[in-house]
Amino acid sequence: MLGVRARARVELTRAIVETARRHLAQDGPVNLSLRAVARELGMVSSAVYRYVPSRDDLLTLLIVDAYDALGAAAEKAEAKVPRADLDGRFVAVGRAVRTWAIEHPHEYALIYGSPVPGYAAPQDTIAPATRVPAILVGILGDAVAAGAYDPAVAPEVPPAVRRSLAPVRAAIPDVVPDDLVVRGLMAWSTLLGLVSMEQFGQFHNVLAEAASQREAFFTEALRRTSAVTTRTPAPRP
Amino acid sequence: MLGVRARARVELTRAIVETARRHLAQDGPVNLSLRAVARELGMVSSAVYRYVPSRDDLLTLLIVDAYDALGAAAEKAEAKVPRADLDGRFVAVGRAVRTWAIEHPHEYALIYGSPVPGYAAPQDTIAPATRVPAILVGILGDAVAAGAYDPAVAPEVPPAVRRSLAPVRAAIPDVVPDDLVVRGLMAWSTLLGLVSMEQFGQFHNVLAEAASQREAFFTEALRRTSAVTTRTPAPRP
DNA sequence: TCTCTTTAGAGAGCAGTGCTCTTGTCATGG
DNA sequence: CCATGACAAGAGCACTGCTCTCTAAAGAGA
Repeated sequence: MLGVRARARVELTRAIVETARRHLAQDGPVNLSLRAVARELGMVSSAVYRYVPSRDDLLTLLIVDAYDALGAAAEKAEAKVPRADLDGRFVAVGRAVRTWAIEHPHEYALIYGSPVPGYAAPQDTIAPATRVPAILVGILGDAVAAGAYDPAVAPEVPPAVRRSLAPVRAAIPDVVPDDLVVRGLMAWSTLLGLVSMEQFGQFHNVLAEAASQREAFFTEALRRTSAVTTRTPAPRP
Repeated sequence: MLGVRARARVELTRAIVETARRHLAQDGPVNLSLRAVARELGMVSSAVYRYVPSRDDLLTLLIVDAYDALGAAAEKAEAKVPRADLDGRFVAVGRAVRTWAIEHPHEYALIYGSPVPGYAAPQDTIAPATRVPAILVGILGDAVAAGAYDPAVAPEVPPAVRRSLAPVRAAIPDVVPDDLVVRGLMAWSTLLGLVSMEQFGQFHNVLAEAASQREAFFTEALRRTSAVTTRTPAPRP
């Protein structure tokens, strides 16, 4: 049984994070001020430290929230596509990521931009960070299961590259061969690269600014990426 | 003829930027303090404002410097590869970008990470920013010239996508078809995506941390990217 | 029910930031 | 030679993260 004090505590912590999220969305991670959050909540800055150890910890909470929100958006979009449509599922995930990034630019910058806190990503963030990649791993597995990707003709990956994949292999079913893991990582990099470049202004004077054209380009790029990822004809040099 | 005062002015401006660059390299863009720079130069903070309008303008100068340094590194690396070796040239550029990013993490974050100033990229930065992409455009052109990519069998790009390419088309020779432009943009996105993910810690618990293995994976990814970019057999869904 | 400990909040304060304004000093151009 | 302009310095404003001390209230044990 939680006493009045304990209930007030979780409630206030929630309110602090909630207010901080709004400030983050408006002013960006750099301008997130603990004092401003306290001010809006009608308390003095030192009182906030009873609930949040430091500004960086507050940012960490927001990072976790952002990863979760993005993961949820991607999962929801992917669930709407028939499981047999591998390309459709990948494109749906990619578009969901991009749409979420456009709607939450500062949150996106917080998780996929340059790390603003003391460089070390806390342990709490790695689990929610895997949510979107997990969807992609699912697609890879289904590509093998459905026969779109035939592991029998999968090219061998150079030993040094194989060794580099060791950590991620632990999270991917063995039926997915190393070659497909490499392709998946490349697809994920392309996806984040495209979104980040657009989000961080790297496409100015490169792509037309109109939303419809941006979307057309992005969708085309996603389709092509999916085509060279889940299909067997191997892109080997 | 420049008087004593004018000479001292350019000299001091250079010293300020130089000191700021060192601070940036050590502490990152967020922690770049105009006061600290002034302190190291033995002057008071208000004096610096005679030479630099604001902290953001100082950062802009550093952005231009960073783009130039990266561009120079990439150009140097690409120049060492025989021009007929298209894949080799692309891989060389990619590796140069990655190496430079590893050696100058904060500078890399400054130009390709989340924009830290008031979001608007000043006009001065767009020219130096095109240096590396210009190399890639050269490779695309040579792929057509050498016949590795045959424009005759190039697939048509959907009209909406074609329209989205309008701005960048102005900087790319007409012999490079739209399809190849899309491929080039995707390759550039993949390259920056890979480097940014590694740089911003997105590959923790994904790829092995050892430098040699990271490099093996990266080179493999670059080779594959080049293979699906400059060769004609089209990756069409 | 009455202490006694824990906890929440307030306020002051420290060290730091970007930036502005005033004040005195010197080099430069007429 | 002298007035004008650039320049450096200092004080000051408003802000930041964070720490400390102090008071008041809530929780737990006798």
